[in-house]
Amino acid sequence: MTTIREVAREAGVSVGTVSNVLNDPAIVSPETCERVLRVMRQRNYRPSAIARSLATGRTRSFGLVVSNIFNPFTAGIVQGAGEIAREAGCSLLIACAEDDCQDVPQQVQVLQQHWVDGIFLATQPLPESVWRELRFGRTPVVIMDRDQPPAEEHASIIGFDWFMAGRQAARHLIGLGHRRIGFVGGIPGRSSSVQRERGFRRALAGAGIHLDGRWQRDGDYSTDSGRRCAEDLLDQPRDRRPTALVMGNDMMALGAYEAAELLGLSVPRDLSITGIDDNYFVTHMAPPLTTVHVPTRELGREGMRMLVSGAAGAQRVSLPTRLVTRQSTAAPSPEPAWRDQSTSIHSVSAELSVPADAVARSQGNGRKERMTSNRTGAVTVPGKE
Amino acid sequence: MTTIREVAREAGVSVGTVSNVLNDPAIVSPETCERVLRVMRQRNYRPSAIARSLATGRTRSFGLVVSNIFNPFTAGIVQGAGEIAREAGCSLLIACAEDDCQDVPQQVQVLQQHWVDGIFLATQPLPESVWRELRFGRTPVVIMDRDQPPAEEHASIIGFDWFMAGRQAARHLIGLGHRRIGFVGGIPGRSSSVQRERGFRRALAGAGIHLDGRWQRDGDYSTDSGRRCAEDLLDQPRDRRPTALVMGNDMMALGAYEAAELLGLSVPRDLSITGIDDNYFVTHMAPPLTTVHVPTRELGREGMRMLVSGAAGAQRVSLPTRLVTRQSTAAPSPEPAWRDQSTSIHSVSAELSVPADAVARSQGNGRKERMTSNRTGAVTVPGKE
DNA sequence: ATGCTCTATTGAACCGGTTCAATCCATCAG
DNA sequence: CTGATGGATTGAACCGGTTCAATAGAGCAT
Repeated sequence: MTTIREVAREAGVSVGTVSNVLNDPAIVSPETCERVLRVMRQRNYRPSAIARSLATGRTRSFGLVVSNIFNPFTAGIVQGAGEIAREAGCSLLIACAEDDCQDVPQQVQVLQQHWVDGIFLATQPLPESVWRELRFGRTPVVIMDRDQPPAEEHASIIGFDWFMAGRQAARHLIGLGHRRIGFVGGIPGRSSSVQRERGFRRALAGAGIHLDGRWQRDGDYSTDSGRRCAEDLLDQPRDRRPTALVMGNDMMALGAYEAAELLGLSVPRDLSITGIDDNYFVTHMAPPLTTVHVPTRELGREGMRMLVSGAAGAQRVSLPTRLVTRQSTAAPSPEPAWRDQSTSIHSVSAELSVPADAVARSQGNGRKERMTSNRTGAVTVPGKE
Repeated sequence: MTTIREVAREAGVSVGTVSNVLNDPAIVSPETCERVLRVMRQRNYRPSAIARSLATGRTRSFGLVVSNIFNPFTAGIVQGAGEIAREAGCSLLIACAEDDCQDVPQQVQVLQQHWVDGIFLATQPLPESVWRELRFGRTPVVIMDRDQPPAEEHASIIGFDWFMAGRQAARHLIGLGHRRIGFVGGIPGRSSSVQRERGFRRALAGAGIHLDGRWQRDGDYSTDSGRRCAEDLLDQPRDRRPTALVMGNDMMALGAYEAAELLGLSVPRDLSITGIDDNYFVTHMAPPLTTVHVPTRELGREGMRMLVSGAAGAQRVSLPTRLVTRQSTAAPSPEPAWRDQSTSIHSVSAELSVPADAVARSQGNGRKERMTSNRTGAVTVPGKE
């Protein structure tokens, strides 16, 4: 490998001058500069990032710790972070931690030994014991989806507005005329689950719809749990059964499809279903799933932006989500004639204890949303919410 | 950041001794060793990987270049490569190239400036122009799925046995009794596509089945292309229509499902379908897809093993694939009674020009395969093939 | 001719490790 | 007592860059 000293000797200048050609050509005379560059080209000289880092104390590289690279969620973040790193001329060290995150402290330590200029932690939520073990020292850090700001001063928090996601899904269904809406949450206690549920409840409360605890279940974000919970919710006489389900994520929505099929319900005729995440496979589900898009790539970009710009530190960023309407949701089909709601103005069935004006109000909300069509043919509600 | 000199001063020894404690504690007296270690712990000393690399000329880090991180295929490789790197105590620099791979040479150059000890190229096939631009110098390289070994001496090739994949899918269908088998290939001319098709043809030829060009189409690995090609193949009178389709990958198999539904065909009753890849979503398809498992994680592991062991160089490794039987394939349903094949010993319909003994032979093959059930409940044929 | 300014260039210290020849010291053989 | 042996330790060179005070030299005013 050609070194700076060889170039200097061959070009008949000092190493300092060669260094200047690399870092600040303007202060070098044009002839000298040209001569040095020629030698560099000729000898195929590549300055060593290692040596430069040692000298400057900065590496222009960043660490990204993830726990499950198979997750499209994670992939989006990696993609986005990589884009910004590249744009900034920085490199990205990606550390894949074990699923249980036990080795995250060690991964962080390795990254620190490489003198990364910052660390982006985008793993599953860390167990408290692991969390306590972490020492960031002076390294700037951006952490995804953590509730509490860590003690360290240099850490920023970035996450999604899961409250908004839950609310968007519920509002959409309310806008379509649904009143009996079931909810299947993710892992209980985890902040992202709690927020989704709160958003859901807020939407229902806002529409004056009474929340029936019997229509709520806790899953674990897996397809299986989604199927089980959905079956459980749907296995009731028609007039007491939810006409729509808000599932905590797309995988569980997939489970809900399976449950519907098992019970002989047609989606969306007998049952509307929404998910959260907008995974790439949802357009291939039958019917394509109405879901809440979660901008993972944007999170990767934004988080990395905070690091490369040196702005990381005690910030808190929450990214908005966006409803994507496809074919798994529709207006509820009319009840049997003797208690048909669809044509009556006295439409509130007693067992739901919904105030009469709530219907009008929520339908009004629904109509206010401007519908647009994007290039994939999906109908989306603009994300301001 | 604590440096080695501070530790040395505080422990009252020379830097050389501290270095020895780090690299070869055996040659240091136990008392000195203990004293130095105590200071290290106390001052939270972390040796700099940067400085070490500069001194030794080796970084114990490797570069992995990928082009589409969203692809589960890629994710598997990243996962596997990361595992081996970690086991070897090495770190992994992941570079995400643009989709068109135009920037791969630049990514490689950046990795080289970081003095990576080796590079793993796991991108889409590179355009010839890009390929010519690449200069690896003395860096050991492992390249995925490239036909020709590059001029560089230090390069190894690793890939999948796509021929085997195509043959396994076809043999499975033949074993079930199918004779009219359609094939939808991937991007024409690309080696992986060509091999799949060759494997498919070989299986048919081996069973004495005449290959009808009308039952073959070229897709581009996308779901859409799969749907179009399948529709095209299936839109024929029942007795001239394939009873089974070998789709070039899982995404196109998804398209074939859509085509079947459009045409009112039930899978697997009216039509058997196989894929290739074994993507994670295939178990959720309705019905779950029979497909050929492609061990991407194993490829990542094997490729990285070649690099960390220093064995990279002029090797060529091809990994075997494995059929995973699920519910999208079944024996063909009997033809209408007036030309029913299922009970007759003279079962070969003339227009297929299949020698009579071919049926018996291929069914025999099918029976010889020992079926086992793995823990996910999928039935697999052991991979020796 | 002298002094001053300004630009281009130099040369050495420095970053934080590794490596190895040299040295020190204790032990042991002759 | 001398010399040899060998284990523990030292100290300096080195890796390939950056940085900056010092310097050389050109141009200009006095």
